[in-house]
Amino acid sequence: MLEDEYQLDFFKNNGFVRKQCSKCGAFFWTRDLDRETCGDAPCDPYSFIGTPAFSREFNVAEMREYYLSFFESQGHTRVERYPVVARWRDDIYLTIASIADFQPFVTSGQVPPPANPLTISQPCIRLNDLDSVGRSGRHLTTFEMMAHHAFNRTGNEIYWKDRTLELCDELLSSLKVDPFAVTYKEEPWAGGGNAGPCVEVIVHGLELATLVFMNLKADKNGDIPIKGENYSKMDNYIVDTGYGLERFVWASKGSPTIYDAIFPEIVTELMGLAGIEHELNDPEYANILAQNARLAGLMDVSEKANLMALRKQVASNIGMTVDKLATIMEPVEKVYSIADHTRCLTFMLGDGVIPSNVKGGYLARLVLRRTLRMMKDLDIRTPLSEIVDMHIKNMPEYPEFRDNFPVIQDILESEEEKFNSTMERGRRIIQKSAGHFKKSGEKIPLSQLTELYDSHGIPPEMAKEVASDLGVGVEFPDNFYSIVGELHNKAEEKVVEENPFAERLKHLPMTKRLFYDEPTRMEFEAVVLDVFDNHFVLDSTFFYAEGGGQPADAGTITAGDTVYKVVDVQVFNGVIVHTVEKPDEGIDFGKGDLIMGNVDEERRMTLARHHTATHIVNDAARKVLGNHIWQAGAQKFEDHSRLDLSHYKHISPDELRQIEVLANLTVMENKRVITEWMARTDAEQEYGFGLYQGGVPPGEKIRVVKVGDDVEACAGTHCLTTGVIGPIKILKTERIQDGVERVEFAAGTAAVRAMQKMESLLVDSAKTLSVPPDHLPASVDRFFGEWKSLQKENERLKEELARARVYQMLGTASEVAGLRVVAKAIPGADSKELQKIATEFLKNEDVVTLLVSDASGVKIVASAGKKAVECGVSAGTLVREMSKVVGGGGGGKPDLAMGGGIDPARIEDALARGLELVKEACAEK
RNA sequence: GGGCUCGUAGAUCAGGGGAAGAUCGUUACGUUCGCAACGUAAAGGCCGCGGGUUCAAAUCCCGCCGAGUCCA
Repeated sequence: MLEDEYQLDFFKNNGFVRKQCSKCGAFFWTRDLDRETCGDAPCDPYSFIGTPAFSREFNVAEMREYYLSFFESQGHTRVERYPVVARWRDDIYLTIASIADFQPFVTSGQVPPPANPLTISQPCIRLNDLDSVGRSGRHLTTFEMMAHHAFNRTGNEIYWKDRTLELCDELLSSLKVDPFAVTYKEEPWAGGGNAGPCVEVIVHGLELATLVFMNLKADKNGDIPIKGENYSKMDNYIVDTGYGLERFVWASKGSPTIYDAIFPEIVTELMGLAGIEHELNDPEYANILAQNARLAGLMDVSEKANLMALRKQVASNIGMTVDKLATIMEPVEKVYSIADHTRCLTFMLGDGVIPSNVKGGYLARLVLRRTLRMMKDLDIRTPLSEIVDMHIKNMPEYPEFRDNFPVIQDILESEEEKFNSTMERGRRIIQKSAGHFKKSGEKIPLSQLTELYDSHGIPPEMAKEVASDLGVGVEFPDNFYSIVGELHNKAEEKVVEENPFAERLKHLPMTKRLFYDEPTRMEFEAVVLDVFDNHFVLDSTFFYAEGGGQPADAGTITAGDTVYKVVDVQVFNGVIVHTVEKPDEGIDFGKGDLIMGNVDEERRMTLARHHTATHIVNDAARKVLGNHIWQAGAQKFEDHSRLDLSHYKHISPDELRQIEVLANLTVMENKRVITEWMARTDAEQEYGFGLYQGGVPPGEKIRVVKVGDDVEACAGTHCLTTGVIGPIKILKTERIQDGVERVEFAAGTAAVRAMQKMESLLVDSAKTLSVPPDHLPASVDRFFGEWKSLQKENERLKEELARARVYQMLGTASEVAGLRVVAKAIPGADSKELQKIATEFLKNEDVVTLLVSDASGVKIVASAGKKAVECGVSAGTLVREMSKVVGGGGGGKPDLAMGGGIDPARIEDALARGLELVKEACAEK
C-alpha cells in the first residue's frame, strides 16, 4: 500500500534490488542478488553469535559515543538524554522511544525541536515482554535508543528518506559490516496516532535499527489505510530512527546473549553469587547458550509452551535431556533477568521514580518484586542496593545516579522490607487457607488463588510451595495471570473533556492576559468581543482564569449602570470566558461595548500568596527530603493550599518542622519573584525538567517563575516578593497513596487564622480541664489513665455487687417444680450489671433468674442453671417472650440470654409472663 | 484512575449480633549457684474514628481515617 514510498534513489544508485521474502512474504532491499529471505528472524537465524558483525568490539559507552559522534560529524547536534519517566507526557509513564521526548508538541509542530537535525541516545523502558527477558537472550526491559531525528515542514526540509538511508548505510559500513549482509525490510509503521513508511535494518538475523518516516496522522476521513486505521498526510514530516545501542554492542561482540555483551561484569558477579559457573570460554557451555539464543531468536518465549518447545529443540541439538537442560538454563536465565531488572531499577530510581501501588510507581515495584523473587529462588542474599551500586559504577556516564544513590539505597531497603513483610503475611494467609482445605481434603480452588494474588499479592507459585508443605494440593493454569487480568478488564470509558463553547469561540482571538504585565492592577476597561448566555469574552482581561491548581479570580464587571458579579473564569485554547451570575433581566450589552472590570483584590492576593508559597514549600521539601521530591499535584484555596509530593516514606514531624522553618526563612529573605517568558527549549536546557513540577504547559514559549532557588514553568499569579506571603504554617500531612504525601498549609492571613484556630482548640480543651494549655499533654495523659483505671474499678465493683446481690436474692427465690426461681426488677441497672448477676447465679444449678431493669427502656436478662436447662427451661425462650411484652426482642443461649424493650410500664407483666413460662416448661416435664 | 482485602492485648492473629479470646512477649512467684527450659499467676483492650439499624453492635449498614494488594 505504501509501495511507492520505498522506491528510493538511494537503493537504485547503490546497487540494491527489491525482493520478496520467500518465507514471510515481506519486501526488502538487498545488494545480494542471490538472497531469498528478508534477513530478519525467524526467516533467517542469528549468524553473528561467535562471528561478530563488526570489525571490533565495543562496550556500551564506546558504542554510544561512536554513534553520537558519527552523527555529529554528519551535521547533527547532540542532545542530552531525557529522563526515563515521561514527566512531560500524561499518556505514558515511561519513555518508550527517543521520539517520545518530542511528543506531543515538537512532533505536532507547535514547538521547535531543541536542534534540527539532532542525535540522541535515549534510555527507554518497556515492560511489555517481561517474561521473555533473560530467556530469549535478546529482550531487555531497559535499552538505549540511539537516534537521529529530522523535523521537516513543507517548504523547510532538513532531509528525508534517501539521506536517512544513506546515513544508516554509512554508519554500518564505517563499522565494517559486510554490505551484502545488510537488508532493508519494508514495514509500514503506526503508533501513537501517527504512521508512515518504515524500514527495518537487519544484519545477520538481528534487527539493528528501525527507520521510520512519520508523515501520516490518524484521520477518520483519511485515504490511507494502515493496520485497520485511516490516515492522512501531515504538513510536517519527521525522520524518526531508532538504533538499538545494546544490539549494536551485542553484534560487535558476538556473545551468546545480549546480557553477556552489555554488562558482563554484573552477569559474572551475579552468577558467582548464585553459585553458577559461567565460563563462556568453556566451548560446551558457550554452545548451549548460543544454541539457545539462536533458536530463541526465532520464537516468542514468553509463552510457556514455546519455552518448552525451545528447550526440547536445544536439548536434542546438543544431545542432552530436557530436564537437565532446564536445570542448567533456568538459574542462568534468572541471573540474566536479575541483571537486566536491576539496571532498569537503576534508571527508574535514578530518575526519581518512587515505587508505589499506583501509576508509574507500580511499574517500579513490579520490576523490583520480580527481581527479589528471582533472587530468592537463587538464594542470592545480597541487598538490591549493592547490585544497583554495581550498575552505577558500571555507568559512570550517568553521574546523576551516583548523586542520588543515598536516596536510592534508602528506597531499596524500605522496599525490601515491605516485600519481606508482604511475603511473610502471605505465608500466614496461605497456611490458614490451606488448613481450611486440608480438613476437607480438597485442593485450593482457583478462585481462592486469584483472590490471594489479587488482594494479597501472593503469587500462585508461592501458594503452591507453602500449601504443599502442609500436604495441600495447588494447581493453577499457565494463563493464571491473564485470568487475573480478565477480572479487571471492565469496559473502560474514556471521558473526553469537551469544550462546551468550541463552535462559539473558534473565530475569536486569544484574550490578552494583562495580569502578567501589571500584576498589581485590579481595575481595567475592555471591549466585549462576544456575549452568550451569562458568558462573555473580552479583548483583554485582568481576570485570572482557573489553571495550574489556582482557582479563577472573582470580582465584578460593570456595563453601563449594571454591575455583574463574576463567578467563574475559564480559558479555552487561549480564549478567556468570563461567567457572571445570571441577572434577572438578561444582559443588556453586546459586542463592541466597553465594560469596566474589577478584580477582587483580596481573593487574588490570598491565592497568589498560596501559589508562591506552594513553590517555596516544594523547594524546601526537596532540600530537606532529597532530589526525588516532585510535585505530584497541587491545589490552592482561599484558606489553605495543598501540595502532593512524591516521597517513599512518611514525612516525620521533625522533617515537617524543618520544611516549615526553611519555607519561612525563604519568605523572610524577601526575595524578588522573577517571571519571564522563555523559549521552551532554552528554558529546558537551562533549568532541566524540574521546570515541569506542575505539568507541561503547551506552546513554544513558557512562563518561567523563579522563587528563591525554585524555578518552575508556571502560569499562575504570584507575589512580587516573597515577604508579601507572610507566615507559612503547615497544617497537616496525609498519605494519599503509596509514594505520595500530601502537605496542607496556609499562607498569609490564612496562616494566622489557622494558627488562631489551633490556639483556640488548645485553649478550649485546656479550659475544660482547668489547666493552662502547656499542661495539656500531661493532664490528658493523667485523665485518660484515671478514666481507664476507674473503668476497671467500676467493672470490679459491679462484679462484687452482683455477687453480694446473689446471696441476698437467693433468699427471695420461689420454688417451682424443684427449681429455685428468682424473678426481680433491679431499677437502674444496665444490661451489663444484669448479666453479671445472672452469670453469678449460674453457679447454682437449680436456679432460674429473671432480671429486669428500666435502664434506657427495658433490659431483660435470664439465666437457667444446668439442672433447669435439663428440665426444659430455656433462658432464650424466656427472654424472647418476656421482651415481646415490653415491646422489644431478645434471645441468647439456653443458659443465658438477654433482651429488652421500650415500655418500662410493663416490667411487672413481663416478669409475670416469665414465671408463667418457667412453670409451663417444668410442668411439661 | 478502577477493583479487592484488612484495622481486636506490646507483636501475630482467632471470634463475626447476645458474658472480649489464643499464641508469643512482659511482670511476679516457684524450680536453679546462675541461666535456659519448665510450672503457677498477674498485668496488659475506647475491638481504628464517627454516624445509623437493633432490646442489644467488636460483629450488620453508611461515611471517614489508616494499612495492604492487583490492574491500567
